[in-house]
Amino acid sequence: MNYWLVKSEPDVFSIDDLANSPQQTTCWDGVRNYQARNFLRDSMKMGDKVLFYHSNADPLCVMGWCEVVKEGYPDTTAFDPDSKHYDPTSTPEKPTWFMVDLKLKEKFKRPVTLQEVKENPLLEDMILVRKGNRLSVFPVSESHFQEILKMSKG
DNA sequence: GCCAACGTTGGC
DNA sequence: GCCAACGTTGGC
Repeated sequence: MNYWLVKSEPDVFSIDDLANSPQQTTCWDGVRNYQARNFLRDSMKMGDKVLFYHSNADPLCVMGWCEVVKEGYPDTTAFDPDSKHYDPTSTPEKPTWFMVDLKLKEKFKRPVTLQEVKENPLLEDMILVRKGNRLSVFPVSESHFQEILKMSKG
């Protein structure tokens, strides 16, 4: 079992958009970064737990968590010329980009702010608070995941 | 709106 | 293979 964090801009896709999706499930499409792609394609497994973070938002918060309900498969938005994420170098025969399906498990009653994460010494090694971090999908340790959950209950 | 950090592109 | 230029991310 592994743990992850995904970022989403709430103006584009918020945790409420996920809550309102059929089966509260969505495909995590549009990732166009190779390191994040590798996580989606190779490492995220059924049942892995995924923190849901609002970036470019006010407030900046971890909003809840999801579970991986479908493992890496080709991101079809890359094949669609009308998609904002269209990439002609990716083909169904030889896809460049991948996605997983995520199902909402819990929307926090008390979201955990970036500020609180930064102030918690137990979380100082989280990739989220690393300077210049721009990855939109990255691994989180089990203890960090549990600590965020604990803070959301506090 | 600004800008630091980072990834990608393309000329050489 | 190097690296300058450029585009994007994302916190402030």
